[in-house]
Amino acid sequence: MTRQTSQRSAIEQVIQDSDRPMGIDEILSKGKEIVESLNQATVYRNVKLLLDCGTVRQILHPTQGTLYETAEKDHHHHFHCHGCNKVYDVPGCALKEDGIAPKGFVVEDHEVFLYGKCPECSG
Amino acid sequence: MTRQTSQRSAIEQVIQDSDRPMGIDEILSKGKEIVESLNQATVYRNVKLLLDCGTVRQILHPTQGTLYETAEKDHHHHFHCHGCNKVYDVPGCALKEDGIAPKGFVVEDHEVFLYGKCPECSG
DNA sequence: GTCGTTGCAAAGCCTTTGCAGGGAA
DNA sequence: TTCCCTGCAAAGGCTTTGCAACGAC
Repeated sequence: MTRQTSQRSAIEQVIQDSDRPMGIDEILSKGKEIVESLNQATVYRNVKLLLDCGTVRQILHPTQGTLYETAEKDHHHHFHCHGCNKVYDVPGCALKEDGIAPKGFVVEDHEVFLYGKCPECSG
Repeated sequence: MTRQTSQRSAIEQVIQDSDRPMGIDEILSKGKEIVESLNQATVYRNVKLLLDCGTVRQILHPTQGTLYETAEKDHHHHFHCHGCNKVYDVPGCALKEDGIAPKGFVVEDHEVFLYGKCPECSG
């Protein structure tokens, strides 16, 4: 059985409230504003639990490492800016679902990463 | 100036000859078949050089870590099988390029990951 | 009172780096 | 000969894990 601790609630809240993917450090520092004693290992452990139960999704960023975001948002893509290195959420889906993969492959899910310059960096 | 060593050639050859992304360990062990003394640090150093000059592309796999493949192939997507955890190359591109990103964002490149079951694992 | 959770520190990966010897040009 | 490259080992990050104390139920 899982128990509802103040640390666990804080971590869940921080992830739910964010509008973009966050790294462990960011979750930790935001979480500490709620529960001061919050520990990094606790963040890792709880994020892993949330991943396993499908509440949270993992994004592997080429330079920022592993980021996490709630899985409860609508399907969307991610945009990595080469200039400022930030990750933005991009609403909607631009993938043609039909005949994507060769015969025999069953596509259950997909992820799209866009790379380029964000409005601030392209000017 | 860069010098052409037997180690460097071996690493380049191993990456060029593969039909799917490989991890450092795999590049190392295949490379050792060509140059027995090949060292892991040398693989890391040369792969990084190849990344910087754009010859090689990096793929971040959720469970296998960082994989590398030649950038000289035609544009294609990757398919991660949940069953056997292998990565397959998927030819072609199923992304609609127009109006993918919000106004102001300049899309320079993109990557598509498909997840599901490969023919062997979906049976 | 149980037993899942936490904080802390140590241990484990993967990757990078310092250094001295070796080899390409 | 020059100085880039390699092998080795140590050091760095990020993540996981062991353990005793803590706290939800």
